[in-house]
Amino acid sequence: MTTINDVARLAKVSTATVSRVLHDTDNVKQATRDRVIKAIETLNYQPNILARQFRRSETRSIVVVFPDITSPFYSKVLLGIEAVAHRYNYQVLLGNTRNNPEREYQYLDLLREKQVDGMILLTSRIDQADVAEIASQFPIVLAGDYFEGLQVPMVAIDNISGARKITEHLIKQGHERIAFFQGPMYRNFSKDRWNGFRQALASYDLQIYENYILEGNYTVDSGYALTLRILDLNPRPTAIFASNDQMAVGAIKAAQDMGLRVPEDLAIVGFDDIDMASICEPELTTIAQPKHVIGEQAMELLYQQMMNIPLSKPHIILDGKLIIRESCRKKL
Amino acid sequence: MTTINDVARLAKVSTATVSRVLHDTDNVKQATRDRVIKAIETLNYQPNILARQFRRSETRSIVVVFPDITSPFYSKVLLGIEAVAHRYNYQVLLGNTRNNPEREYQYLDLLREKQVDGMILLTSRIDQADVAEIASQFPIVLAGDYFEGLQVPMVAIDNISGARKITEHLIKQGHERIAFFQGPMYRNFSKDRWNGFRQALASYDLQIYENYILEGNYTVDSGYALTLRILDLNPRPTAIFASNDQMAVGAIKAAQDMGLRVPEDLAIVGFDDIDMASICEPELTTIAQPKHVIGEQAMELLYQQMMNIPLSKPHIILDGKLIIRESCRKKL
DNA sequence: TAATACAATGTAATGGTTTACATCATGTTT
DNA sequence: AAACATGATGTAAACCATTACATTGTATTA
Repeated sequence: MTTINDVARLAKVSTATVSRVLHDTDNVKQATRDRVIKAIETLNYQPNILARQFRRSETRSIVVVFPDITSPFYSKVLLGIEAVAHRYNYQVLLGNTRNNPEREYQYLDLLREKQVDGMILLTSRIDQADVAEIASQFPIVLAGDYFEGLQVPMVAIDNISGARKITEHLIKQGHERIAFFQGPMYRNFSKDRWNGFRQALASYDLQIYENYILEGNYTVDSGYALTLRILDLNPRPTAIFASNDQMAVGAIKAAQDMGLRVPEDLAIVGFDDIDMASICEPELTTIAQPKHVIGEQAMELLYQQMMNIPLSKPHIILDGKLIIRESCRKKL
Repeated sequence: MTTINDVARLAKVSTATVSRVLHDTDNVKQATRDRVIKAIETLNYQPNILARQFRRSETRSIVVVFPDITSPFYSKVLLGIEAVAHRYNYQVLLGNTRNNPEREYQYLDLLREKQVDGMILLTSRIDQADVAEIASQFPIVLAGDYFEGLQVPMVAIDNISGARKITEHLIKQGHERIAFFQGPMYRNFSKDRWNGFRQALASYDLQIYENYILEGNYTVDSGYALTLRILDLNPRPTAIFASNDQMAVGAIKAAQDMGLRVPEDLAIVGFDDIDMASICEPELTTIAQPKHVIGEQAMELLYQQMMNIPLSKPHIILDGKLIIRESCRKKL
């Protein structure tokens, strides 16, 4: 392996000067610079990145922690993160947890061990105090989800108002008996969507039917299963608000399998606006999250922290947009 | 920062002994070991991973290169890779190329610079000679796709026979005028699927209609667009074989938008068996790729290379399974 | 021309771990 | 009891780039 010493020797300069040429810092006389560059090329020198990382104690890589890479929501956010990371010359480490909190702790260790310079959490199941503690020492950003009452920088949409908006849309279509498929409550945004739903009903003086409220796990299958259960009830709801699109898609499928027409017999709405929402039949009315932008902004926030730039706006709340499609038409 | 020196001093041993305790190599007397462990705990010592990586010149991380993380196919393979990598204690670096060959070259550099110990290519657009050259120096595995005539270790299904199988299925249903949506030919598996299709037609003495052969780019949108074009032809094909499920889903949507029933008026089949294939309406007949297994095996092959274990079987060909669903029923 | 500023380059310490080799201690064999 | 084997531990070099500080060279100013 050729080292910076070999280059220095060949170019008849010190290693310091080679390093200066390499990094374009300080002044180096043009003639010297040329000689060094020539030597680098002659020897086909590649700086040893590991030595550099060690010396500088920075890795120029970050880790993104999320429960499931195959999720259409998380993978889109990841894409946004990756775009900005690449622009800033950072590598992105995959932090797939398979929804296992223990795995999350392992990724926190990467930060402690300085194996990564920063971390983006797309959601968290671990103790918030632990996160807060590590966030006080290392660059961390929360994206898509948030922590209640913590200072950790974050970017997300306003889930409460999104859920309120889409519920109001259902109500305005004439629906009064609305089922709600909630997600696991260890996700904070699950609570928000639930609260938005309740607020909307309350503001229209509508009743919440306890047996219309079911908990799923954000998968298509769970949406399917919950729908079968809800259709057994008497009276049936006339609409379903599923807390995410995957459950909504499962709901559509279940309804159709039971011989119901969507939206005529049962209106269904979702949340997130994943690709499938505009592909399924009927297309899904939903709240669009700006997934790519969430990722981009999260990475920007992280970058600022890593560069020690004070955050002008540590909490970014984006807008969730109501997308009206065909899965919920006016009820006559 | 506490270092191994601090621990050694406190435990009244040499750094070598601390290192030995840390790695469980060599013999260390129990009493000494206990003292060292105590010191580590007292000082809350964390080894400096960057120093270790530098010294050992290994990073225990690999990079996975693929065009698009949001693709339901690639993300599933990635999941398989990640599972095994985690078991072997490797970190996985994201190598999203956005289908840009230049980005691919950048990831090759990671290997040269020893920033990663190995690389899995889920597909490649760059010069095969370049890959072969680097594969002769560094651990590389190709997964899902392959290189013609190269020795690079790989794992994939037999795309030719998969395509043949599903085409024969269409033929047995009575279809003779079959359209084929091919993918970009810079993917080797695209060629294979095309060849499998042709072989099946040939073995049944069926004609290939040039104007039924169109090239898409594996997206839903392209499947949609191609279908609109194909339905303008006279005579129309009675079936479409789309080279992947996403295009097939787009085809279904286009056909339905044009007022056609699938499969009665137009049969449609795909390839890959992504989740959406069993969710869309009608559900899609397709060739199932064992995506997770492909990823697992690829990582196993890579691991063996990184450990310098000679590969017993450098080329793994798995089976693609015909999954018969509703998108292609018997033509009367 | 002497004094001063700054440009250009060099010297050498530094970062923390691993490991080849050396040394010492203890136990076993004849 | 001497000779030898092996277990336990220590010493110090090596890995390679970066950078604070020192030194030399060159240009500018009064």
